[in-house]
Amino acid sequence: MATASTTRAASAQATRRRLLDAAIRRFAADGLGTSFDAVAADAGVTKGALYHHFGSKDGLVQAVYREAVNRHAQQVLADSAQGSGRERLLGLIDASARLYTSREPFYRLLIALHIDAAGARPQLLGIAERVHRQQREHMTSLVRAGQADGSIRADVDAEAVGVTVNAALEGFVLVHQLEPAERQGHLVAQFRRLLEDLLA
Amino acid sequence: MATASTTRAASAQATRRRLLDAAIRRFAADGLGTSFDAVAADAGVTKGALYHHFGSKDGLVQAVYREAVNRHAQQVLADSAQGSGRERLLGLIDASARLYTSREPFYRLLIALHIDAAGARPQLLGIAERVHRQQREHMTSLVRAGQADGSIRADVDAEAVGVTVNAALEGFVLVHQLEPAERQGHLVAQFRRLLEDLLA
Amino acid sequence: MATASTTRAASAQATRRRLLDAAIRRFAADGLGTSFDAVAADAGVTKGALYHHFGSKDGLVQAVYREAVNRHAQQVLADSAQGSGRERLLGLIDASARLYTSREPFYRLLIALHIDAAGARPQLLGIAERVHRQQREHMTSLVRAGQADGSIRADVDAEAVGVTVNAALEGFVLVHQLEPAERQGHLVAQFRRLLEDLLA
Amino acid sequence: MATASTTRAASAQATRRRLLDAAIRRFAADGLGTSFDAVAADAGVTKGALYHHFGSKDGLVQAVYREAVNRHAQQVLADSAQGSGRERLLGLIDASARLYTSREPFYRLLIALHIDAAGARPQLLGIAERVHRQQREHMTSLVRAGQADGSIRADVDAEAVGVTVNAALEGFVLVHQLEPAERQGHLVAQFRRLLEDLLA
DNA sequence: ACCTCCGGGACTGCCCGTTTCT
DNA sequence: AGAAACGGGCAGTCCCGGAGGT
Repeated sequence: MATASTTRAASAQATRRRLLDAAIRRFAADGLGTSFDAVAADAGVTKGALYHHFGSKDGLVQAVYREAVNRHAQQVLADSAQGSGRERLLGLIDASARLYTSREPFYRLLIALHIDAAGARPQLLGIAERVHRQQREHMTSLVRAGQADGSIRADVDAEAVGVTVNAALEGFVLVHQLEPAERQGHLVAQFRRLLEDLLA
Repeated sequence: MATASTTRAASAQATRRRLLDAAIRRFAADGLGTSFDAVAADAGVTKGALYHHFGSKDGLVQAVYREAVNRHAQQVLADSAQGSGRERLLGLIDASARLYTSREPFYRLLIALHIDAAGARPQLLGIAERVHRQQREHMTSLVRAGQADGSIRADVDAEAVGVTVNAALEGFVLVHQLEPAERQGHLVAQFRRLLEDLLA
Repeated sequence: MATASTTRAASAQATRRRLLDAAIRRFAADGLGTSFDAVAADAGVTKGALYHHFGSKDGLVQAVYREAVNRHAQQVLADSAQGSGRERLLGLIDASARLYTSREPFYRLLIALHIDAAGARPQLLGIAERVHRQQREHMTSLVRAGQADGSIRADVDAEAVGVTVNAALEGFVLVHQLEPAERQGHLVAQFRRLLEDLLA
Repeated sequence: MATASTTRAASAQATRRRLLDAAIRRFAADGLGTSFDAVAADAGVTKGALYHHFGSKDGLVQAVYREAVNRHAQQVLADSAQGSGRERLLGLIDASARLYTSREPFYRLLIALHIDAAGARPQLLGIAERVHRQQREHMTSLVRAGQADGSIRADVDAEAVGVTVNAALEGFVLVHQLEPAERQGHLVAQFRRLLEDLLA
């Protein structure tokens, strides 16, 4: 009855989630080229299930992308939840920098997805644009909040700052992959100081 | 004599170059996944020649990476050849930004190679590290030159500036792929202004 | 029901059998180097099916080896099914000699597999050892049966005889490939006479 | 002049010999499938030289076969050089058994070549037949010598014995590859005893 | 509705034996 | 004798669909 159909649906959702988790883990570890079979095997089901839930490889990649950006967003939003607008903006920057430069496989995957969205996988472009717009708007709103509560000076263009910070932030992501670990604090510190000068 | 013994070697080099050019073109257009055969066909030879010159797909990718960074380096070096240290530094920044944000396939390829070097293709790491070190050192030397000729103020840490600029620059590369074209001038302009404030 | 549940599995088994038969035929005709595609084409399916059932070329070769030895065993066992222990032993010898020296492609394949098991294909060693042990034990048991029913004299070591006969038998296999056909009867006859003297 | 051309020819012969040695070593180690390049590299020359000397892969295999049988013949002939005809015959048997069952790579190669001659490489058949005929005739001649000097009884058919012994001998070769080492002495001992009974 | 089994094609990188030019 | 290029072929494997089972 209701129970039966709920149970079934729940188990299906569980399978879907296991597949998604497995895909993220595998993609993060071995790159987006990882085979369907490997992902399915990791999740303990067969390729058929994958195909059933995501339709195609591309469908899976898109679902992974959505899931990954959500995961990241939850992380950084938690770190910019309180304080003045200025504090929340800087908190978000610090959190982003820390996570992206963590060199964790998950973040390598996220970066690769961003890149592919702009290159080899146009199907991801829609997602990418939405994500980046939301991120920019969130930053801009933080700047505005800071200007409203007086923690950020009023004569800067809030949107311009949002855009710039967002860009520079993602910028560091790329280079950090190629820099020795001890340099990284240095880099972000430089950037943060410039920014504080700008906002004060 | 010299001609005779040179001829074969020269023709071999010509073939190698044609293969490299074809690979860059194909990789830029269709991604690094492009097949051996396609590249060889574009160059007008067979897979055998490709295998002869580069040994493996990976060998080809490495050669392409080396060639691509060299090509890029020549481009930007030409744009920072004259003027004061400050002018040369800013010239180099402008040239880099212009090229990377050109959205030309060649630069999408170069970016993808940088990413892969930090992720799925560890064989490229050696090349990547060397390239980035040279770039940083070149920037630092420009800052020092500027300090020597008085065009850059003396109380900044030349190396820190080199590192930061280099990082931010490559940073913009990533985001620009995902931003509408009209935003891009804006972004770089913001960054350039910050930098000029810093150096003046 | 039973039919339904059997259908899929049965058709898969049928495919597997067709592939195995085709592989034996091809391998016998063209050597173990025969391509995957050729085997699959002979069986009327694609490489996908082959890969699905046997995993790899090596898996196929192993399956072929197992199947071939089973096929041979059934042949010779039928020829040593009745009579005194002595008659059954000699019957088995005659059958083996006749089959191996038949120069039929199937037996050339079987010999090649035996050889490869001892050389270039160590993966087959396990199968080979099991097969040879079973064969030896079967022979030994026939000798013992003969000693029990009085058709073989009691003062010989049953196991030693089993081993020797088995060895000599397989030995003839090799040489017969290189001898003109009219010699072959001669050779086995010599051996058989020696053996009868030994057992009487 | 003469010296010059002799030197040249000598160095060519040296190259040929190095290639042959390398081929035997490689073939023995890795099977007949070993590539031209590997052999050439082992000999310190390029494929061109190999092709120059042997014309084709097949030519190389044939040359290897000839060289290998010669090498083996020299070994066993040395061990049957003195004594009565009977002693020389048994010496030859012992030497053959010892060498073939040595499991040395060289003998695995020799066996594989014999097999291929009867199967996948008909080009070797001519060589194989010649070799086996010579071997048989040599054995037969030893039997006749034994009959002449009284060490072998006169009422056996010399040729039949030669053929049988030769066959059984090569027979053991095959099985020995698949038997545990401690069995092997047993097997040959059984055979040798039967033979001595026959000849006495 | 969810999932498994079986199979289909297509493709790719690798490598190999050979010829040609010098 | 070497260096370069050729062209063919093969194993592996990948993504995907459809028939069936539960």
